[in-house]
Amino acid sequence: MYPERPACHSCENLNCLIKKSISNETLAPFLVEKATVSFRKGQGFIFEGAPVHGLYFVHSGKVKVSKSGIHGKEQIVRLVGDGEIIGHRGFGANSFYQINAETLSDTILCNFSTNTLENMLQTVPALTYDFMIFYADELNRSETKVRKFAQMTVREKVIDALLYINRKFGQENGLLVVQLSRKEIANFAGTTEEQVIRVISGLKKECLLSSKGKSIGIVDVDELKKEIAAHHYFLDS
Amino acid sequence: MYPERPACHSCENLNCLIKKSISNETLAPFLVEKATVSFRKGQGFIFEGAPVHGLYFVHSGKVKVSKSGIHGKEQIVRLVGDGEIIGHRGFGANSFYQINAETLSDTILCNFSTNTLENMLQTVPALTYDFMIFYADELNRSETKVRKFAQMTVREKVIDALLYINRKFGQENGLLVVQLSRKEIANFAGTTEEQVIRVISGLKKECLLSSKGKSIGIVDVDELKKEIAAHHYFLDS
DNA sequence: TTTAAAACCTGCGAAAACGCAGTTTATTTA
DNA sequence: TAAATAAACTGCGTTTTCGCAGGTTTTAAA
Repeated sequence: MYPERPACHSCENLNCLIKKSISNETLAPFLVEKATVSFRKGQGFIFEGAPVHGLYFVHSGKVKVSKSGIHGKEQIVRLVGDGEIIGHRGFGANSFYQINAETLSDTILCNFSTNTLENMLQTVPALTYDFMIFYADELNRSETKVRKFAQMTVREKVIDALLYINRKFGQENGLLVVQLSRKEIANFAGTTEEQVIRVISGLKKECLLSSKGKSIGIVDVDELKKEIAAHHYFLDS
Repeated sequence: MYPERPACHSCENLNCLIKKSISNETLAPFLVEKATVSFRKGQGFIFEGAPVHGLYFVHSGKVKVSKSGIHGKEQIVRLVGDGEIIGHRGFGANSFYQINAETLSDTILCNFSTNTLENMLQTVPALTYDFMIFYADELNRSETKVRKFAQMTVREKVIDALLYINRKFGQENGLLVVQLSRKEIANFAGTTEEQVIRVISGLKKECLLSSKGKSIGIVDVDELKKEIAAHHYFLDS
């Protein structure tokens, strides 16, 4: 049973940028402006092109963020877990979201309106600094991903995607916690469903992956990493 | 003849984040800490994996920013012109650059050390806010680029690259101002030199491009844009 | 102006990736 | 439990992209 509006001071998401600045008392007045919403698995709550209504933090749950491309084909941009941010540019001059967001599990979200957020950022410089660092890091990751897309083979991209899912949400009982469909993995890795299926089948035969039903398990993370080691210079992403 | 250290208050780069905050007097003490360096065309000055020595602004000139990938193949990440920033994360906890930077023309750079920069950001919240917006925008662009790489054909990626170069530095006498080699265009578009050559040859036959020597001219920008229009939803990048 | 080097171009076979169509397996619903 | 639906899988022909090899043109240097 979750409270209607989880209070920040009792929140366990230590990586949350708000939580990090919680000791700063100038932040307090804004926290009461926070809205909390909860969604069941599979619900969309941010839509590309829709007017912004602020920025979301994941209180608890899992979310996929995507951009819609040609022929409606989605490109999954990243996966988001507890404490993380969704909806860059839910502030500033931008009026419309540039991404879609959809829950991968039952999820509780904290929402700050554009207005509240801007007031917070203008009042609490330390928070703004943390946001800046966050975006700068994300930018690094994204640029690394651009390079990967340009230079990796399909097999490598699929392995990279699986390792990312594992880094993000981990495994339980030897199986990845989130069940992305082969199609979704393809939309993240930048290839097609069939190719993902072929690569995964191959990896299972090589005993690098296991599976139970549609769920996938990574048997040997290090061994998989070796395959794409040449592409990792200074950063996991 | 450029002065040894171009003064910010007389600088014409109105898009420069420092310049934007110049009226803020708390900024003044830091400006004298600025270092100025100039490089001839073709010189590298930031190297992936090297220790950070702050952040650069382009006072005047043109720079390409890249990441080195597998087999030393470079992935050009973006082109940078007057007033723009080079070297994200020349602040914060990061100790090593994650990119390479090389001049495409004779270039004068303004440099703030990590230390100075952090002091500036901590002292001038408005500046930090501008930085944050800048990174958030760049992140949007980069994520759009990820999608393009995943979904565009080679022809489309080359066209997109040419339009980008045009947006960034424009044309003179009907020819693009910066002369990137076919190889460099390939390293930006995410394909090979030969493919770029084939696409450009084709576009010349279709009278969408012109050329004089190795220089390329875009005859009809709108016509080229039409070819990739399906991929542009809400943003040029 | 001649020479050398670099950049550009082209043809062609090879490899990789794609995508349809049909099958099997898993999951959900009645 | 059975039926229906969705997801996963596989084979195979097609398309796209790649990359070598050998040429030409352009640019830079002697």
